[in-house]
Amino acid sequence: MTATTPGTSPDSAAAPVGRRERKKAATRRAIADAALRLFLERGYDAVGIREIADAADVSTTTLFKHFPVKEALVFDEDADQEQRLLDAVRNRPAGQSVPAALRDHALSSRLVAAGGDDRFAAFAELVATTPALRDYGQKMWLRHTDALAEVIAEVSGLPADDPACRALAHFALEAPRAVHGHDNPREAVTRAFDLLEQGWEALTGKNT
Amino acid sequence: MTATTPGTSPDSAAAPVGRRERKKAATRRAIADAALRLFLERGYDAVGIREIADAADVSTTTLFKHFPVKEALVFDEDADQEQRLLDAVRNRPAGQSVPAALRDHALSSRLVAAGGDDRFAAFAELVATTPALRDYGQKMWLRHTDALAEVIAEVSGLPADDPACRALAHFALEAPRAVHGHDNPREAVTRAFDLLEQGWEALTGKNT
DNA sequence: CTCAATAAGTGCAACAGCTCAACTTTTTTA
DNA sequence: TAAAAAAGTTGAGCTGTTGCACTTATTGAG
Repeated sequence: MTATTPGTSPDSAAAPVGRRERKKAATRRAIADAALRLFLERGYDAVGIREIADAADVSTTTLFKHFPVKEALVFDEDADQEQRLLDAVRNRPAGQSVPAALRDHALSSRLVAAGGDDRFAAFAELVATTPALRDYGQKMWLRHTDALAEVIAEVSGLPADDPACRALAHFALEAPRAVHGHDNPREAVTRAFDLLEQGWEALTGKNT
Repeated sequence: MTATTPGTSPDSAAAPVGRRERKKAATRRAIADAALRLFLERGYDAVGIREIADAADVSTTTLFKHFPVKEALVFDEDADQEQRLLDAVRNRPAGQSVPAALRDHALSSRLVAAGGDDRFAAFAELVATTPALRDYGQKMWLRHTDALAEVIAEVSGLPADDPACRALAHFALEAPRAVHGHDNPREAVTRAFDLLEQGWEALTGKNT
């Protein structure tokens, strides 16, 4: 879940550094673009590393210097997805609970699809239909557990090492996966978050 | 988490079937035993498939006919761990909530360790210190999500396709992992389940 | 401006996990 | 007793991934 736009990525707030780093970034993008194109054309498992390297005109060694594993070619990491996640909790509307903020964030960022960006839809389907990619995506997503748990402790006033914070963080990040397979994913996710919200309210005494 | 005793497995309620299946089981155990011995001696990553096959005096092809992937050599599946899980929910003490039953089950079956079976301790450490094994174990454990969700729906009277059932099942199975790393795991797990219990109580209206 | 230090990239060989295609042996079924 | 099915074997081979030794290109310091 959550990766940069397929193809040419939006060069966000990239420091306009030396010529060296620019070349490096160019190579990186050449590889990622070639990979994504091939994956979309013929499927993830049907495309080999050597083939991608050839298409990008680099050696496999170089490829692995940019991407540690094959799956990473698809999840061309978005540097500030974690920041957005934490912001969603910190800057939530007044009176909204933490779980509710996390629910809204999940609903708006994932499987929103509606927008109709064609390339993005194809990308989402690729991930959804390839087990290796789903697993890897979820693993990457869970990397934010610690940071999220910390912010939750912050805004809720609980001690930073209260296991309840980590639990809520983990469960919230797992929520989409937990209800996977339901028709109407939005409703399912909402219901999963209801469980967390009610529990959290009881644990923290109804405040925030 | 949760696998048979290391080494010779307890041949539970094995149907005393034909000579063929006995030989098959013997081969299987020879492989699993050789693998576990080598893993404990030198570490999971330091032992290759070919080496295990040699030690058990079979070909690698044969090995993979018994165990689909390398990790499965360690998790020599316990057939009725799912049954015990479901029973813990179905036959819980009168007046106990579903999440509480799941908590008790988690606390008693996992990391109980205290008993002091030496071989089991070494086995547990092997799993705990090898990321590939931890991940695989969790994945296997999550396989019970569907069955558990069904039982939860049953005993709580909710519609079988209510996403809340799947959510509770998934979260409960993830709970140990969610609070991983805390000193005093029992307390941490308990707190994670508190969150679920309070939420569940609110969703189901305090009954069961 | 030159020169060494550093980082990016190359080519190739090799390993580890895993699969495939044929073929043999044993057991079961008919 | 013949034939079908299951288990095993061999051996080659594919794919992801790493290590090693080596070539450039960029850069920063003197």
